[in-house]
Amino acid sequence: MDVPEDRIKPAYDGAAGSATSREYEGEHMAQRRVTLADVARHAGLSTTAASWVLNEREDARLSEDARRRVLAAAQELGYRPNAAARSLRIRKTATIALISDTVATTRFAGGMIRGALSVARDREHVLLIAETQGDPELERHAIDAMLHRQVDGVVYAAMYSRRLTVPQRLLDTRTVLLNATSAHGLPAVLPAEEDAGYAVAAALLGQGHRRIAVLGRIESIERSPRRSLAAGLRMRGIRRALADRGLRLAVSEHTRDWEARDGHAGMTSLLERGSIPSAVICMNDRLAFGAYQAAADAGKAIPDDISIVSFDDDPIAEWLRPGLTTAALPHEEMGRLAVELLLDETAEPGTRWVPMPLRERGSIGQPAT
Amino acid sequence: MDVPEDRIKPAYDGAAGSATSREYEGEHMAQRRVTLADVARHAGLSTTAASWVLNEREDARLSEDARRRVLAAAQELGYRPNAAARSLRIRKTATIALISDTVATTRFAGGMIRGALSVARDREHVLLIAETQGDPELERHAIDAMLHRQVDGVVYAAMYSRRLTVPQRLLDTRTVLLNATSAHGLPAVLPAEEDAGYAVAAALLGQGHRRIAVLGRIESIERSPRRSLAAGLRMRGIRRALADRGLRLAVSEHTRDWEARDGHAGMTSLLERGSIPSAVICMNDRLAFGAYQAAADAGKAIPDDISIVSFDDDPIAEWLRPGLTTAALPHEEMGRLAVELLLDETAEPGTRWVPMPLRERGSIGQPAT
DNA sequence: ATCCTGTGATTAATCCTTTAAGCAAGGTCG
DNA sequence: CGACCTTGCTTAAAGGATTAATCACAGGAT
Repeated sequence: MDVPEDRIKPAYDGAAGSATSREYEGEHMAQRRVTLADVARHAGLSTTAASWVLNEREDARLSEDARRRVLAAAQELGYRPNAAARSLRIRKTATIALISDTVATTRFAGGMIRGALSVARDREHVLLIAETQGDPELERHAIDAMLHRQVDGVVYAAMYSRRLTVPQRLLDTRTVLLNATSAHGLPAVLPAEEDAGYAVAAALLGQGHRRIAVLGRIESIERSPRRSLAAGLRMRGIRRALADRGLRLAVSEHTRDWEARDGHAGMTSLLERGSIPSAVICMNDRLAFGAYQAAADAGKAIPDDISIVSFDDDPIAEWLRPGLTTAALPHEEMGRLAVELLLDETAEPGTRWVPMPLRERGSIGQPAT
Repeated sequence: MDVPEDRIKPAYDGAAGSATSREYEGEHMAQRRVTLADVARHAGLSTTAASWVLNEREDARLSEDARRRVLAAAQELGYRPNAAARSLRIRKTATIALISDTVATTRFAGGMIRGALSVARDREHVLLIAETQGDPELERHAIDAMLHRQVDGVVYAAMYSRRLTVPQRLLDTRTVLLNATSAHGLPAVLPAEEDAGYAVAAALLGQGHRRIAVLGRIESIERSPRRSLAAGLRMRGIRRALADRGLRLAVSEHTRDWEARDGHAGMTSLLERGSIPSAVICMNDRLAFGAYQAAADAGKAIPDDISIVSFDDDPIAEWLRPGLTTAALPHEEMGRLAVELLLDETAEPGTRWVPMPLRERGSIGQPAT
């Protein structure tokens, strides 16, 4: 391992690798890592004493002087505990696993990871990640790898919220579901989709809209919770908001899929109908994006001719002109909460619904008369 | 830190949690994990023998019968090695750290992680991740946490490619830079931005374009490699392609930042000039997105009135109409390569440039006459 | 009968921490 | 004065794997 000659010892760095102050012990060996025993020897105490000091055990009775000597020695030698030895002994690793189906294909994954990471960091834990890509074989492999390493807990995450079956082996470990539910009675974290549906519709109603359309893959909605929990819940919230005012959906425009092109097709067909709704609720931002395009093609102005609202808060929502008003998936908060639940031994089973804030931008206006 | 010949993946790894067949040993204690000693006892052999069998050591001379007994015992008891104990002894953890500045804010991060994950998995390693958010304090913390855990290596990643200073402590560990370079002579992985610049310009030239504009934060380009390496390199490639045909850039439109709104402003100003270029190279997809909007506002059709090319291959590139032709950042491949380099003991320092494939969609046409 | 060699195993040391148990000296209490 | 507690430490035993060193035995050569 070659080291450049311009090595400068950073001030904050206790000593790591700086052999300057280290005593040579006989042979001139390749830098052995500093162990607790080294620290103890340096401080003129037993390893037990050193361990007590460094772990700040209050029940241990040690002189203030001894305490200082140990601390000084550790500092000087640049001691860092060997995590493997420690875990072996105490049977904890301060490591948690985040196993998800997909991390890369959705742009939201990052938010969950970041939230999880931040809590993990605050609680002195680290995060191991693995991806199953929905493949049972890979999943088995990932779970194996994690359990071998005796992680203290597992966050089992789905990138699209849905109901899933938790592998048996995870049930023996502390597990929290992220963006998913199951029948196993585990703590779970989900976005408050139904409330968001209600809020989105309410925002429209509040502006005076009465002819409201929904654009999405309706066929699957309220049917297959294993594919997407979100769609059904959003829909239910929307219906409830309308019902509270004695209204019903004016139109449900069914799309084949959830992509921009589907939104384009759907919106085009909506605009070709006899009476155009004054507002359209798109079931996600990609559809909304396509809807924007279709509106432009048809010479309709947003929000003057037609209002649009949506769900997710994809980065493009901000780029669109006008900005897209949308209920944000609170991914970061969800990731955070999942790890908190995992680390909280007393957390009870059951689902936590994380609010989806409505990001108000310019796509909702008053209905054209 | 030399370690004997690389261990080979144990083949016994099947058993899973089939505790069903586990024998109770005396007390009815809370299920103790099965250890190697248990397996050995079950097979009527020493732990040494069991270890040899399970690790498939060829130099060990064991009878075929003993081998089978160990394997059977491991299988039956559902043995899985204790990673902590193993790491403690062999001084390897089969764990690699991915430390990045940001994982969540860019939608590309996922690709890198996924690539890293996939080769880590193939090589029987797991991935620890940490995020510094550019904060030196958090960075120190993250590096500490990783080194405590004696990771076998660190992938130090930047989410926007640039030149950075590697913390001293990392230089004592095996480190590979991902999407970054440094002056430390470490192996590094970067996208082949200059080639991409060349390819993008060449694609335009090939269609007959001669009046070509560039849209981007030109001020920073070729100046501050710490902010963005990409911009300067892309620019150089573009210039070279033009020079090869004896041409120069028709216009350089400077934007204030890299966002969609900047692209919109820049494109608008471009279109207001006296002689409009026949093609515009946007320095990234967000700018291109804004440029699309501006073109639409100005009543210019893409690609009939004006062609647009770009860099990155953001998901929106596909959603736009027409699809945006753009040079893709090969994030997944980069992540993959970084881990490969990390795990390849013999990998030499120096930068690996990963090709950026040009995704041809519909935004390049022939120049209007 | 003795020495040597190859085979098929075992014993014991080691990796580094944590922690239960014990010990020596000095002070307190009855 | 002896029993007993505190204080401030130390010793030694885990914890579960890998591995250097050793051993018992059978068979062949001398």
